[in-house]
Amino acid sequence: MLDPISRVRRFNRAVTSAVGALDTSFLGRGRPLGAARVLNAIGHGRSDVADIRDYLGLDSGLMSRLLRSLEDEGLIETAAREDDARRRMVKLTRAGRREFAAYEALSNEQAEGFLAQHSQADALLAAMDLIASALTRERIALDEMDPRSEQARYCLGEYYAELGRRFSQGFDVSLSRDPDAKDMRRPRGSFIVATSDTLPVGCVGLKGTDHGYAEIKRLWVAPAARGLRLGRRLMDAAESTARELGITLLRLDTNSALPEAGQLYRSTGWREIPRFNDDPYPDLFFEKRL
Amino acid sequence: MLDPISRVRRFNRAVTSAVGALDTSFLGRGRPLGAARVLNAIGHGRSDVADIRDYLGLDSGLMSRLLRSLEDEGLIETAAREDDARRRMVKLTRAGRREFAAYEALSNEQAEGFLAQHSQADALLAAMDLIASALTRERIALDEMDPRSEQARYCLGEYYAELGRRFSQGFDVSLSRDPDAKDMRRPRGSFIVATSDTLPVGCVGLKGTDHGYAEIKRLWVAPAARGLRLGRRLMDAAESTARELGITLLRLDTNSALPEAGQLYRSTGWREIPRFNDDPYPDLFFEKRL
DNA sequence: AGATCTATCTGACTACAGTCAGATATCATG
DNA sequence: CATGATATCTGACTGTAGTCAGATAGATCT
Repeated sequence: MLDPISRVRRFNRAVTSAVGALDTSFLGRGRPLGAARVLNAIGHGRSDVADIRDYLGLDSGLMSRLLRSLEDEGLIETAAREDDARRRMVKLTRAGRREFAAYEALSNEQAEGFLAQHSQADALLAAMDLIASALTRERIALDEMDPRSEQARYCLGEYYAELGRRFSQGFDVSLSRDPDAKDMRRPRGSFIVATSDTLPVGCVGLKGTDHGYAEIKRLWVAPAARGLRLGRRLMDAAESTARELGITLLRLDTNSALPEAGQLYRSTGWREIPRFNDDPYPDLFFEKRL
Repeated sequence: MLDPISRVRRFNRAVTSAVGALDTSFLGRGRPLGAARVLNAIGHGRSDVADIRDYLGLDSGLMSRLLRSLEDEGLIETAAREDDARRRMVKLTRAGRREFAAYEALSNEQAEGFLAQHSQADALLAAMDLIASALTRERIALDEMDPRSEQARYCLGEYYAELGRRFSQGFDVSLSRDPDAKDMRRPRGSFIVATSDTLPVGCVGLKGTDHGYAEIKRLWVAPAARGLRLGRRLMDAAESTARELGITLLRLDTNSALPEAGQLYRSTGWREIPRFNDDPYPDLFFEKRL
């Protein structure tokens, strides 16, 4: 009853019955689950029929029939795509948006009810984030983004907060060399965010300089996504972007209070070099030739 | 994307697709899911037809057909119960045990595979325990047990380990007044274990003395089950057992390094009293008249 | 003993999910 | 412009889950 496998299986049992309850609640609106799922996929912004079919794993015949039934209910409208008349685009009608909103309300209510039952919601949410990230690990997407975008700023905020917790003397962004956003945008550099189903779970910056090298900055992995080798994926992505941009030498600084970072660098071909800047926080410096 | 409700919903999405995959894996053995579930329920020790029906939430007609199909396959045998010939008992045949073992192997493999993907399995398992406990909170059962039973000893071990972590000077059981097992057995006292679907998640001891009062000892709630008000439930159970045993005065000792315990006692009618023993660890003493 | 209750079983039925083959319209290519 | 590829749709079909109304046999109560 206490070995790891039993614990995973206990979790599976608990979650199976909870998910069943969640599914059946969607049946309260007099529509088969399949149709409800399609409606929700459309409401969440999917408009390409093939994309929805793929996302929900449906047969084309079944998909067609589900669309027809939603159309008959007056909830969706379909139209051939302009660039390819074989493909169809779907969108919600006014009634469809109302119906979608009702499903959203139902989901929100359920989530809220679950949280309300629990007096330590923070711990529960952290656990849920962790598990959701683990389950969707192969679906964590890395995307280049503007370092000023909402997702990027969220990641940076979490990163600074974590440094504040981990450095014994705290962390004050204004004392560190906060890189200029344009140094982390093409063509000088790049900023990459890892997203797991809407939640940003990591980032890394590639910052161009005028000294013959570029710097890796702001490597962060959310606590919920640790153990998934996401740091390595982010570094790989940053390095290949650097190669694309014709960069041949990379440098970075870090702090010995972040041992997992140092270990990552050492195990991926970086070698330690002497201090190359006067930032007060770092005490370890690395370099990698591409 | 970052508010609590979205996080719960993200978890739901992640888990829904994972559970789907888990279910379909059970279809690999050429048997509908319903029949597989019944077979597994029997394999896990359920033998009363009505009990299985209730557990799986099945209609009596459907249940009967599923049993028939398993019987036709030669996997189970049914017999009327001796004390009530309307009720039926089910058990696995030799072939049924083989088939059940195959399902078990499948489940174990899947759980193992999931863990193996993850490099920080401890954190993942802790998160799974937490969520499983939260989802099954209304199914946490409190049972009186012998303090020498496997479950009780597991709880006590965890309890001592936690004291070791929380007390700055550590914790050595041999220095504390380890209560005699027979003082926590009826009629002198009692020992209650909380179990959430096979996993012990809390305990409390009621220890009889010869000084006109009984003591509450070893109140412990597993980290995974905190926030579910289980401490309160355990204390309530211990107090009502005390009343049954004719005990009119309860005492307990605790330590200010466990603030949540002190808070629980204060909010449930206990009042602080002067030290009443010479145990080196406690520094807070309470009493409650029933 | 008769009336009533209970657990299981059987037959008849429905809804839903899903599969497959082929029809149709459109696109891409030589 | 013929050919093959592609996206969707339609019709015909299957298997599973699930419901409901009795039927049956055994328990329980008066």
